[in-house]
Amino acid sequence: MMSPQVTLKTISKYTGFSVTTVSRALTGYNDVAKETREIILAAANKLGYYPNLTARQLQKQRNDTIGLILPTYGPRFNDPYFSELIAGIGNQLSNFGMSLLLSVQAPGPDEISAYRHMVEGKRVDGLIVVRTRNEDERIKYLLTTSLPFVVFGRSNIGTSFNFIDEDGEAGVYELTEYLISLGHKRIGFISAPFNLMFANYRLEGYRKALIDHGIDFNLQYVYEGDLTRKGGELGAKKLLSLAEKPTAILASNDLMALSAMSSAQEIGLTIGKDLSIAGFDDIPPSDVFSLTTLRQPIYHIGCLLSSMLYKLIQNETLDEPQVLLKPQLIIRNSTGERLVD
Amino acid sequence: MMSPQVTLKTISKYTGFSVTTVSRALTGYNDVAKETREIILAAANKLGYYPNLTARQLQKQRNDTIGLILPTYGPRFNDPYFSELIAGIGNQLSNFGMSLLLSVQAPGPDEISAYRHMVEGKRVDGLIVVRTRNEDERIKYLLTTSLPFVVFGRSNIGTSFNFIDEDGEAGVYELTEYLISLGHKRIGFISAPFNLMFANYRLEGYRKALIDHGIDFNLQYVYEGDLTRKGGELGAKKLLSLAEKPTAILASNDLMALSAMSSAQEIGLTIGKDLSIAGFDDIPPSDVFSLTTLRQPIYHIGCLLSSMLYKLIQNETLDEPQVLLKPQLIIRNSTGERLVD
DNA sequence: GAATTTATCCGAAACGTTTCGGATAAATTC
DNA sequence: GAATTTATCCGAAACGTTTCGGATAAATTC
Repeated sequence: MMSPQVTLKTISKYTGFSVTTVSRALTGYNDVAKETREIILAAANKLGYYPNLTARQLQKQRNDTIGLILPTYGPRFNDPYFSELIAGIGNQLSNFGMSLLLSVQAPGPDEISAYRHMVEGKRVDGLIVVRTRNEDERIKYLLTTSLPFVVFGRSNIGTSFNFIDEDGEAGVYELTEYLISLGHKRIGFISAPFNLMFANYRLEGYRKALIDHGIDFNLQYVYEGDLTRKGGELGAKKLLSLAEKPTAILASNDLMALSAMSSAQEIGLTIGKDLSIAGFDDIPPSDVFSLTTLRQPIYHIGCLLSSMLYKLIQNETLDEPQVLLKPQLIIRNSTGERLVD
Repeated sequence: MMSPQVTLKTISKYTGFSVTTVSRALTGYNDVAKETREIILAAANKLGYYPNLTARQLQKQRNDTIGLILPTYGPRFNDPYFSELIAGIGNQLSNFGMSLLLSVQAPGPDEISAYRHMVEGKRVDGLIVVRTRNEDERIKYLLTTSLPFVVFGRSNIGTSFNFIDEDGEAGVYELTEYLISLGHKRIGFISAPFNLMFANYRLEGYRKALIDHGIDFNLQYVYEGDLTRKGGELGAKKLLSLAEKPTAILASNDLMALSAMSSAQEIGLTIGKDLSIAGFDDIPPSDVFSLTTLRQPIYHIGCLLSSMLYKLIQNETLDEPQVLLKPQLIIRNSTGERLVD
């Protein structure tokens, strides 16, 4: 089936030089005569030689590969940005001549096995962890190994590690403050599931902004959504059925915000007038529907993650081992001055 | 840095049995005494042995890995479904104990190099090609190798190959016919870039449905969009500025449809009444905005691609080497009977 | 009880690289 | 012209597995 493999040995036999010399000629050592090198290069070219990467990896004890395990459930999971994150990671990686080994494994008992497989099977030189959770066991595990890794997101595990995260708290604080400046006092919040770290930071930004401006933080105005359309819809319905209805609603991601927007419209509210709505992510359709939101530079974060990890693998020290990026507030028409009540 | 590697040799020294016996005990050969096996297993356990996958790969000439190269440009590329596709591919793959090596490489001169790297560097047992183009050179290249591969999408290269594709033509045909049945006669079409294969199939479904129902196919009503918000907006503007305005607009993807929807609303049109709009993909926000569309089972397609490729790698023959899946028409409120004109 | 079978084990080679530590012959030095 | 340096090359070992083809001793057969 496979065309017969052309190896160093093939070239060695073909040219009469030893495998050592062929190897050294091909990898550019300077103890090979110019003429010899040319002969060998010509032969390699003619025979169609391409180094066997697996053999090289075994010998060099280096894979030039990093791992990423997507913590994802079945179809229709809510990660509008995994593609973009992967694009950032992958593009940057190829600048370093490295590749990405990707697995998909839903959180659960098999998840750590997937990590062990990559780490202890020595398949990767480093790992990227995404979507951090409370007491994140993946990070705890990796800390017990000596493998370099970087994390997208923070976790409350008591030990420090290298990470990049968006500053969800600062972002939502700014957004909430902006809504308050528009006159809003009753602001609803549709949160992400509380076991996800980012959910807490975003909620905290909201809470702090309220308090700092003398507004009570009232759990009645907080709904724990599931990041999907359904969550936004249920959240909006619940919040809008309160006796004292909110005049603005923040959602922890754009999909829920868009869905809340649509629900509110259905009961006759005009968005940006009767009710202000804002989200988080800036997914492409948000632009279309003029949703005020916070933009995370996901692609850029992917690039940064790769660069950090690459430095760690090269045994360089990071000058910034923990990076917090402030999301950018994008003001559009879904938010406006409080008019009602 | 790295904790000292525990290899078969370590266990061999520790237990006094040869490396051969240790290997055979660990991989379950039946020519090892039960007692011996137990001693070896206990030692492996105690020492924390995990087989070095790279070494195994080299020896077995098998990587248990397949490759996928994402043909993607910088940030904000328009592939709402790459995450979902990858989730499908990856989940299915892990059922087979295989992993996914992923690269990101924009179409262009370096793209084939990325393929050569995986193929000729013997890093993968098979490949998946996505987002097919006219005269797709990636497929042409892979056909010159003996490596198994499957393609998501078709291409006009004159040689047959294994693929799965959604039947865009049949889907759009059905959708167009549906619009015609609602009384629409002037139907605009916002297409994807013509160099992408799927663009042509979708356009063709539209064209055929018109012709079959005695409606002229008029290029004036076709706009070549870029799959982004901008494309939908420009398409809608152009089509709605025609002397004889369309009463319905089809877009080649949901993002352009949603954007067209928003543009039309801005100039005072009521969607589903004054103007019907439909898309293709069924991305999550489409549900929110009640967009009529065609749903592709992307996750399922990912699973199928993995299964097909796995069979090929096992040297089994495919009973269905070329699969065409009909997308499902999802009728929502963005389409309705022709009222105007 | 000799011949055969069976259970258990292992040495050596192989997968395709890289690299250490020379070896050899030519060139240079004094 | 002997001693030293330099240019060029290579054998062997190693990375950590798997597997071929036995070897040995015990068990079984007749």
